[in-house]
Order: sequence, then structure tokens, then C-alpha cells
Amino acid sequence: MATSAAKLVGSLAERIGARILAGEYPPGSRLRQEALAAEYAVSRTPIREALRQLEAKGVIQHVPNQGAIVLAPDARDIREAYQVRAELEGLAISLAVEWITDEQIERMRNAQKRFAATVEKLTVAARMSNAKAHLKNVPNWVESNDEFHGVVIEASGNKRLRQLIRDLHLGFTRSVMLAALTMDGRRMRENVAQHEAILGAITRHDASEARKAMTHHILRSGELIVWWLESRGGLQ
Amino acid sequence: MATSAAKLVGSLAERIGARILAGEYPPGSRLRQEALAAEYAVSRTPIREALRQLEAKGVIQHVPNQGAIVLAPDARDIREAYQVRAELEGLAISLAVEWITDEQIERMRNAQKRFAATVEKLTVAARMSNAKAHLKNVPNWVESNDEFHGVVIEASGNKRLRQLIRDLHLGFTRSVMLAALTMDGRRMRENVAQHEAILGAITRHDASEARKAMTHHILRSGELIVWWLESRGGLQ
DNA sequence: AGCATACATATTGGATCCAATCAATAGCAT
DNA sequence: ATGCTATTGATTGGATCCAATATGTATGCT
Repeated sequence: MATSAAKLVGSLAERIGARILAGEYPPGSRLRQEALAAEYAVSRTPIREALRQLEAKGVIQHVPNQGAIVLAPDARDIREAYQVRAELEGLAISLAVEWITDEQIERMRNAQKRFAATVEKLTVAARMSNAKAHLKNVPNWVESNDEFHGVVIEASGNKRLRQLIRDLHLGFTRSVMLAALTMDGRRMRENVAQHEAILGAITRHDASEARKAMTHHILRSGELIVWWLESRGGLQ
Repeated sequence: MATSAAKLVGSLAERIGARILAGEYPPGSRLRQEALAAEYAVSRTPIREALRQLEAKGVIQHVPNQGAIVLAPDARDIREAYQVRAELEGLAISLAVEWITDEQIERMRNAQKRFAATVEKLTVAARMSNAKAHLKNVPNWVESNDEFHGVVIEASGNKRLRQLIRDLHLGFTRSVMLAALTMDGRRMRENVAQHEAILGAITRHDASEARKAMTHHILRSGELIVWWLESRGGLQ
């Protein structure tokens, strides 16, 4: 019974990776092959191959006779990754400026509208310490932010660049990032303003200004996350 | 008899990757698990895991019921990769400028001396169509060039950046690149001059100038390789 | 009680097994 | 001959097996 699904291993790696990102397999925890095999109703063989892929992508660490451990990046790792990400997305937007279509700009504008509206709601939720309203709006924050950045990367037309940026995101449990980025009203509005500046520059097709705005935006977000992590003693 | 070597799979992936880079498994060729297993005197299991790692790193492509194929990047892929590499090494040097030690600058200066000397010999070899002298000097070209760029990346102090740049190099059979870069005296001297400019800027600790020189240098090399490939109908 | 040692169990890692799929060849009809 | 079909052989892919190592627990000693 070789392969019922098209690419089982790839799909397993994706699903496991997603759950790491979601924090369901927390940083530092061990991934037992037998348990994963049972969970996904397959044998250990494809699980092992999926884990090797995640290892190659830097999501997990493989200790010789001990198995796979979800990596727990420290402040320095995050600072390094954001430095690189700022640079790559800076490149992306400087390329995108030349090739972006009006339709894509429109998508960014819409994403930005949703982003601003969500930030407004999150700000209110934060002010009233309304955890429920907060949780309800975080997915919208993620969606509109991803769309905004995604359009830029797509418009850059560089597939390799896209792949690298995507891989950079793996390995950081999203929930912790989000906590840092969606907790404070002032910082979130700062984010909105940065997006606005980016949107303005790209609309004017001003490559160098767009790049500057984008790298600044990402570096600032990175600093915020690092600050947040350090102020509460590490990730996890 | 679990694991005699510390990390068998990793070592296999490295060795197979090296041979791909060396062109011994040429682009487009199929990698048969059984053959590899025999070659490295192991069973198919660790081979399969190593192939999964290489797949995750973008060195090979995994077609569902057909196995692994060495990727054959086209001109566009190479252009994309060099665009990214230029950006990443640009970032690396702008960071390195701040942290580089005198000892590291000295290492760059030495590498540059060897590089210039080797280019001189290669130029003579090219002028006299002396293929033997050419082949004899290419390893020196590689070594001094790698050292030059390696010091910069090391001095950047960003490990993630280093990892990314290393992975970017995988998947391009080196021999073809080298052919493009070491064939013409004028281009090689241009390369030497670019290294000189980089060295000057980094010695003066001029970050923006160093970055400009580095990105220019790499973009130019990329163009040269693409031109070379297109003028002889694709890789391999 | 605290600590070290020894044993039992759990887990990994390579080898092997077999079904499913693909590639190649041979056979057949047009 | 050329093109199509069927069969054989090669190869992949998931499951299973067993040895080696690590982990966890119980036992004995100070």
C-alpha cells in the first residue's frame, strides 16, 4: 500500500510544523515518533522523514539517540532572524515597487483598512482588559497583516525570496509573538502608521523610501518582541 | 546496532550534497536509493532520510512515486538566488564593519593577495589556452574567494545569516559557476578590483560604502553567470 | 534521608519486508 | 513498420523488526 496521499511526508511535516507554530508542541518539548505516528495514524517511517525535513528547516533539533526537540529560540536568535527578515522584505518591496499592479495595491489598501479596524478593536479590548474580545480579534490581526506583507512578497516576483521568508517564520511559536505585538495600543497604532507609510511609498512607486519604511517597520517589531520576551524571562 | 557514527543521516546528506555541488550527480539526474545505499554501505533507511533533508534545503526535488531528482536551476533561478545573496551579504558586511577585528581584516587582506595572484595565473593560463594550468589554479581561486567572503560573514556575528547564505550556495553545481567566473581575464580582474573596493571600505569602517561595494560585486557575478549560462543553452 | 548502582522499560535507529506504482520491454493488431 | 496493450522487472514507500542507547524506577549502601 504505497502512498494513498500524494505526498504524505510533506503533508506530515507541514501539519507538525503548524502545530509547533501554534504552540501545541511547545519549545523545548520532545517529539516522540511513536506518539506522532499514532496521532496521524501512520507508521514511524514517514514521521521520521517528516522530522528530518523539519530539522533541515531549523524548526527542531535532532539529538543523536534522544530524538527531536522543538527549538527554543532565545532573544539573540530572534534578533538575528528579524535582522534578516527586515533585509529580505526590504529587498522584496524594492523589487515589488517596480512590478506591483493596481489590483495588488488595492489588496494592500483593503488589508490595511482591516488591519487598522482590528487594531482599534484590540486597543479597546486592551484598555478594558477584555481577554475574550482580544482573542476574538487576534486572528483578524494575523490575517490582515499576513495579507499586507504577502502581497508585497508576491509582487516582488522572486520565488526564492518568498521561500526564504516563509521558512524564516517557521520555528517561532506564533502565540508568543502575537502577545508581544497585540498587547499595547500605542505600539499597535505605531504599527498601523508604519504600514501606512509603506503603502504610501509603494503607491508613489518610491523604491528607496518603501524599502526604508519596510525595514524600519520590521526591525521595530523585532525589537518589540525581544523586549517583551526579555521582560518576562524567555520564550515558553 | 543503532548508530555507529554520531549522526549518520546528517553526514550522508552532507556527502551527497557535496557530490551534487561537485557535479558528480549532475542536475536532472535521478538519485536511486538502492544505489546510494550500496555506495555508502548503509541501508536505504538513512539514505531516504538524508534525501528528505536535501529536499527541504531545495537541493533535490522529490517526485511522488519516482524518487529524487537533482534540481536543474535555470537562469531565472540563478538570478533570483544572486539577488538574494547580494542582499544578504550586503547586510552581512554592514554588520561586520562594526565588529570586525584587525586580525580578521588581516585575513581578508591575505586572502585578497592570494586571490589577486591566482587571478594573474589564471589570466595567463587563459591567454595561453593552458587548460592544465587553469585547472591547477581554480582550487586556489575558490579557497581565497571563500575565505574573503567567509571572514565577512563570520564577522557579521549573525549565525542565522551565515546559515542562510550557506544554504543558498547549495544546489548550484560549482563547476559551472567556476567556468563562468574564471574564464575571462578582464572579468576576473574586475572581480579583484571589486574585492579591493570592499576591503578599502571595510578598512575605513564605512558601512554604507562597504555594503554598496558588496552588493554590486555579487550582482555583477550573478549577471556574469547568467550570461554565461544563456550563451551556452542552460546548465549542464 | 540522600545518593549511587542495577535493573526494567521506553525510545531511537538502521535493516528488512512487502505492497503499490512506475518504467521498460515484448507481443499483438492494424 | 507503427502504434497500442499487456506483462515483467525495477523502484519507491509504508510497515515491521531487532539491536543499541537512553530513561525511569527500584534497590542497596552510607
